[in-house]
This record gives sequence, structure tokens and C-alpha cells, in this order.
Amino acid sequence: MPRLSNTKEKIVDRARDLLQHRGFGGFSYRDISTDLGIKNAAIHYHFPTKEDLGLALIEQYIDDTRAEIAAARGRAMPVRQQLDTYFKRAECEVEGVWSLCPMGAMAPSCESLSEPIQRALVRFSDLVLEWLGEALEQGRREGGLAFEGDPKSKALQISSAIQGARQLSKLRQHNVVAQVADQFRGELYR
Amino acid sequence: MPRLSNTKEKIVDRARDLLQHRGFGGFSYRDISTDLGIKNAAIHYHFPTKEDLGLALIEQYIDDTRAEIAAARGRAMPVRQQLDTYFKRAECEVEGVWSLCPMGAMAPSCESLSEPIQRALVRFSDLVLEWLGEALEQGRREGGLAFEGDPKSKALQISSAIQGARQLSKLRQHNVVAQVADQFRGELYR
DNA sequence: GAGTAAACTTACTTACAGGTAAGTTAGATG
DNA sequence: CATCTAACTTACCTGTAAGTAAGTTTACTC
Repeated sequence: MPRLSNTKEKIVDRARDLLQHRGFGGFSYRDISTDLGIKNAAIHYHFPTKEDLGLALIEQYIDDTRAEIAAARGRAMPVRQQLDTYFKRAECEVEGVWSLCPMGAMAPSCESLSEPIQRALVRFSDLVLEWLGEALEQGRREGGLAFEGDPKSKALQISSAIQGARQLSKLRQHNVVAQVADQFRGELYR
Repeated sequence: MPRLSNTKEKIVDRARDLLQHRGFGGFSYRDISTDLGIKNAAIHYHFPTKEDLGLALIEQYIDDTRAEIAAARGRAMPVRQQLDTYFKRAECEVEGVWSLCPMGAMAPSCESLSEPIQRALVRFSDLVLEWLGEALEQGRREGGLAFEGDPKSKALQISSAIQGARQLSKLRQHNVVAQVADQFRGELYR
């Protein structure tokens, strides 16, 4: 067997897609294996249990997100543009395909997930919340953004709204995220 | 067998509780039957398929919500108080028990749900959105509330945020809803 | 070119899900 | 009192899920 087959990555990618559309309990190893043209046990070879797969998936998502945040900061991207990238990302991931973010897909059933996964999900939300909070604080300090109250509370509000809007978008087959983001833009940018 | 046993209601109640904690795919007829001390087939007697149960559940939830809205309007409750009842409700349903609302619990996996359930979920969101939109419009007209933009967009934003905050609360075992609601209160009430 | 190890497949087990058909019981009704 | 029916229970079926053990192939190494 080829040493450089990227089966493992393909499995994670497919799993992530399925997760974002059907939730963690909504897909099986079979779904993945038939899609990739491999056998069920091949997945178990790379990820002994489904929780191993779930953990790898969310861990990868954290890394991707961390990298993007670092990139935005590295290029000293203006705060408004950072915020807009955040909004646009959610808008695009929703439009037409109506997918949730991996955290949003796992959170509803997090009780029945393993401790490591739960901790990883919290870490992801920490990551986004910290970035968003700092961006908001900086934006207000510099004068580009206007809002009331604590930046951390505002970050929580915005992040929650986008999260909820993704769900509503999926349910209603309509880009609620875009509408909610526009509402925030109208309130923040002045 | 007693004609007045309320088994059917108990099943719906238990199912609703399980749904709000584990999602629709996260519980089985067995969970309900063991909890209620009845047999699996007893549930099938009242609800032939799980989707029948799910539909009954969300339908009941719609009726409850509609009744509450009608009551608030009937007593000509002030808009601020209406809004506060909405926030408080979510805060209490989250605190300590970390439960989602039935719609929020079903939405992530709505693709795999039957058409009637999907339509019922949309109807529920319509109901809340319409009430909230009208309350916001009235509040701004009367001077008790302040916000930018279209009341419908603002309703979508608030409703999304509460929805998302419930998920985050569950994940983080912390009442994010209260914090998000306070942020909105600070912005709206002036 | 024999051996080793990664990357699988084959063939299976176990558990549990939703669902059904046929029988049982208890209470209301004629 | 016999009967009818709602409200179940018993006993099953089928599908599918996660997971495993043992064998196979491929490529690299000594």
C-alpha cells in the first residue's frame, strides 16, 4: 500500500463535512467509507474510536482557526476588516450549503461526548472569544467601532448571534447570517 | 387499564426533556420507557414512529408558546416586560440544567427530519420572530426602546443571539445567556 | 530477496435502534 | 354479566452502529 496515500486526511475532511451538515451522531463510519471508496475498518485503523476521529477533527479546526487569526494579526489587518472576514466567513459557509460550524454542530450533544472533546470545544470558543474581544476593544479604542459595555460581553453577544444565525439559516434555508451580520455592521461601524 | 392514565403526556414530557438535553438523535424509546417504567412498545402505541413523537412534541411547544404570547398581549404587558420575560425564560432554562430549546435542539440535524417537523420548526421560529419584531417596533415607537435598523433584523439578531448563547452556555457550563441578555438590555433600555 | 511495518481488507461480534404482530388486562358500556 | 375497546405487554424482526481480530498487500530496508 502506498505510504503517501492521504487517506487519513481525507477521512478527517469528509467527517468534518458530514459533522457540519448532520451533527456528530448523524453520520457513521459507513458514510465516510462508502464516500471515499474504502472499507469501514480502514477508518478504525486511523481512528480506533469515533471519539478519536471527532477529537482529531476539532483539533484540526482549532489549528486552522488559530493560524487564520495569527495571519490576520501578522498582517496588521484593520479591525473592521478582521470583523468583516469573520462575518463573511460565516455567511459563505452558510449560503447554499447551510452548514454549521463544527463547534455549533457538536455543542448541542456535548453531554454525550468525551471529556477531551468537550475541553477542545471550550478551547475553540475561548480562542474565538478572545480574538473577538480584543478586536472589539482595539476597535473602540482606535475609534473605528462603537458599542456599549464590556468588550467581552459584546464578543459573547456577537459570537452567540452568529452561531444561532447559522442554525436558523439552516432551518429556514435562508441566509439569516448575512442579515444578522448587517445589523451588527450598522450598529458597530460609525 | 385505566382510561385516565396520562402516559401519553408523560411520554411527550420526557421526550421533550431528553430532546433539550441530548438532541433528537440522542435519545431512544428505551430511554423514555425505562424512565417511565413502561415498555418500549407502549410508546409505539401512542406514537407509531419517532417522528410522530417529535412532531407532537414540537407542536405542543408551539401551542405553549403561542398561549404565552397571547397572554402577555392580553394583559397588555409593557414591551420592556415582555422582552424581559423572554430573556428570563431562556436564562432560567439554561441555569444549572443547561438545556436547549426544542427548536435549537432539532435545528442542527433538521436535514434528516421529516418535512412536517421541519415545517413545524419554521413555524415556531416565525412565531417568535413575529412577536419579537412587533414588540421591538412598538417599543421604539413608544420610546421605551432604542435600536438601529429594521425591527425584523433586530428581532433576528436578538433571537439568534439567545439561541446561540444557550448552546454556548451548555458547552461552557456557564450562564452565557444572562450575560448576552444583559448586553442587550444595556443597549436597548435607555 | 527475505523481512519488516504501514496501510489497509475480510469477516466477524455485540449492542442497540426503530418498528411490528399478537396476546393480555382493566375498565366502561349495553 | 358479556363484550368491546383503550392501553398496554410479550416476543419478536431487521437494520445498522461501533468495534475487533486476523489476514493481505505494498513499499521500503538491510
